Amino acid sequence: MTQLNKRLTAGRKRAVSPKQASARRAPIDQLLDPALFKALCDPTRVSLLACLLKCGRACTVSEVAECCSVDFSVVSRHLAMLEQAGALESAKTGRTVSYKVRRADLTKTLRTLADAVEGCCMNPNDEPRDSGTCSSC
Amino acid sequence: MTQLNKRLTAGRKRAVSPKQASARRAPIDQLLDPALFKALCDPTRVSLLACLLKCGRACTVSEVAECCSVDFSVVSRHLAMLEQAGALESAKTGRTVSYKVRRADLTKTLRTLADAVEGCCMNPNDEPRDSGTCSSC
DNA sequence: TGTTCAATTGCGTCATTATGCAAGTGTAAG
DNA sequence: CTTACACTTGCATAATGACGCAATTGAACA
Repeated sequence: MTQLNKRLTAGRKRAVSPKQASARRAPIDQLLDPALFKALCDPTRVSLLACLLKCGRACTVSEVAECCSVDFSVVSRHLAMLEQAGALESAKTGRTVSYKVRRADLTKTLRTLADAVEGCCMNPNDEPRDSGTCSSC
Repeated sequence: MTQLNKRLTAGRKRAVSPKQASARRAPIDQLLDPALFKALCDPTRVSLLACLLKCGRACTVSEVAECCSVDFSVVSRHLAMLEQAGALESAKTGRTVSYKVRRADLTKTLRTLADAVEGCCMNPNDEPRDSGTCSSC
């Protein structure tokens, strides 16, 4: 360790335990909410999302159902679940329902999460932080 | 639609079907791999990841196990799964194993995915793209 | 060599979830 | 009003996954 680093870390409590760290509330706790990941962890749902992304427009349930081999009702449920998770939005016209990707929101969510992961309790010298003075969290 | 937009979209095949779109290979197909999401969709695993993030250093399995109420063996399995998914890395010294977050890689993965979601088959006028000329995919 | 400790792995159980079929809901058209 | 269509929902089944306990591995130490 360099003299500079020694000076920077002087006076800190060292080696905060994971137990202490997890008791601390941080933005990452909200952003790592499993709800979106739960929606994206199923291969069928992911393929439906990719289909809608690549199609680049709003599509009806019937159209999307042609993209994969599962039952129509399963597609309907998956799309509803993706909407619930905030990845899609729907619009009903007559008896048809169209889904499209909430592109901007999804992008923002991912970027915000990336920022939080990058910055959470980050220490340029890779040293443990105090339990109370973590400025980035 | 403005005259300019009419000119820009002239000669395009319109309204590509989701079936056609999903047949097209795009970067988003690789980036939306469910493996990472599968690792992040469980509340216990997410809390372990958040714990390691907030702790800001490498932690042993025993230390992390103190953060949550599940069995030690469960924590061991969860950490191994997070490592397999690319979110953590481990280092063995003697009989203890330390895990820490692969912060840079995780951040990059999320940002790359965000970029792909944002740009995939994006059309400023929200019109469908050709099936063969999607420059951003 | 035998003991202790950290961690992993095997296995049974319980809960969750994905799926398909069938029935139901709501809207448009004849 | 009746029919046809797009979609949703109820329900049973099968697959997946989380969990705890116990046994095992592997390393340090007396």
